Amino acid sequence: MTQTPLPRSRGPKPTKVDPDQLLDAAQAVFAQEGLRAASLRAIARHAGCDPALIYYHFDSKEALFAALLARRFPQVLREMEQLADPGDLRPMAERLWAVLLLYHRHLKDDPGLRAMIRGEIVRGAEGLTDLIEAQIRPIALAVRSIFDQGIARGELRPDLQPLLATFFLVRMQLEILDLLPAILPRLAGAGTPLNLVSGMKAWFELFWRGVALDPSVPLPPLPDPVD
Amino acid sequence: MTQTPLPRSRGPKPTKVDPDQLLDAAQAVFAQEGLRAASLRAIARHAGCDPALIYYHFDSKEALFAALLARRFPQVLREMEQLADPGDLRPMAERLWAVLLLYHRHLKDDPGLRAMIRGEIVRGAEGLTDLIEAQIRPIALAVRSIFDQGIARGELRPDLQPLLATFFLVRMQLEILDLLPAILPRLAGAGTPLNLVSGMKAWFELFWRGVALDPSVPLPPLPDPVD
DNA sequence: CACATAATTCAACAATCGTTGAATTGGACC
DNA sequence: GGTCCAATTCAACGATTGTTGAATTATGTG
Repeated sequence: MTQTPLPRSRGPKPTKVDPDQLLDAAQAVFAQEGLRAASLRAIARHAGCDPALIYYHFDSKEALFAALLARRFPQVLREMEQLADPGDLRPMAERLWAVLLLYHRHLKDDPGLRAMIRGEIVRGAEGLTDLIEAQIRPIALAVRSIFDQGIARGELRPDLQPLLATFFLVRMQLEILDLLPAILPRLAGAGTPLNLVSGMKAWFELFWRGVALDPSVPLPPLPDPVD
Repeated sequence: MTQTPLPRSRGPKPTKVDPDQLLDAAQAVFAQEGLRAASLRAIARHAGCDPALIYYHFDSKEALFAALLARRFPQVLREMEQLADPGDLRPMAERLWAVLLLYHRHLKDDPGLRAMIRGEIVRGAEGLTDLIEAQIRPIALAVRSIFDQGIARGELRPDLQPLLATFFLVRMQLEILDLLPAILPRLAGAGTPLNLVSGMKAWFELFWRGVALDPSVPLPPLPDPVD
């Protein structure tokens, strides 16, 4: 019933399943089933407890999802704002590639989170949308400001629309995480060397040619995502 | 029970709700709710009949969805193969833009169809996946062959990976249809002129710079989608 | 030991879902 | 008018869902 469960200090019965473990289970089940299809019973089973316990720690299924967002996104925002620091004078290509690496690092193991965010945006409105927007909007604006800096520094095309560029860069990265490993092996032949990392690099090279003021300047080496 | 309902020739009781009307209703409800959330009762209500009638014309909810695919995709494939005709000697930019227009024309009013396809691919396996793959794969290969021709004719970068280029071009077009009108107004200020068509053009210009052998050649005028 | 209380379970509710078998309608043909 | 049969409805089944209130467990404190 209490949104933030009572502090466990001095409490009796030392909590067998704490809210964080419930969130882990929810994340795992949401990842496989999607928001709507994931049942609280499945989540509880995955956490090794009774479904009713979820209602002791969270108000509803929706609140459980909201808590899941709130656990992950603040750190993404913090790191993204660091990348968007105007004092960062590294070449634009390096910084934009870092954006993709950041998304990869935080979301690659979380298909459920990606699906829920996207799904709720598509469906639109419902209460969750506002919550998602509050988490996503500052992140998107941080990326946008990187493009603004790139235009001002003469590294990116001056006619670029920073918000659209943000949309393109980031959405495609999420599509790569979601679909590329699932769809490409079924379309390509057997021995094709198309994995996730090579897809990310191919995307970034294409994108960079599309936005750079002078695409003939060679890209810096793109470091692989660290597992 | 019969997948293709009996020929209505000489039949008694002149069919009040024929299968095509059911498909229309299904399409409308799927569009709003998504595959899993859309209920047969809602579809029946939308068609003005009893839920059980659906089972007279289709074997199951899954079969209803399959029929929905089968109604739309053959024509998309036919038109795409026409675009991919090696005898088509128009400039590559013109033909690739036509690919986007084709997607726009056939899928813009069908968010449910887009969501289902994408959702089933992400979730993977289940029977439906194979069916979707059978419909999508030939279309994707047709687009791919356009890229092959562009490379061979020296209009596109020779190091381009045609399958990845197909993935990027088409997936982003679908993302634009799905998300751009929903998300951009919430991120941008009020009076921003960011609509679907300008988003499509911005995407295509970026993409073209990314894939063209000589991006300095100006793009031909891009005709607006015809409503 | 007893008591208060946090953590957890149990059992059930009402709603909705996909699905099905039997019943009903109503026009076409004899 | 009677009969056949396609088209449609009715009523119900069993399963699953989110949710809740009461009961139970187990611990730290007096």
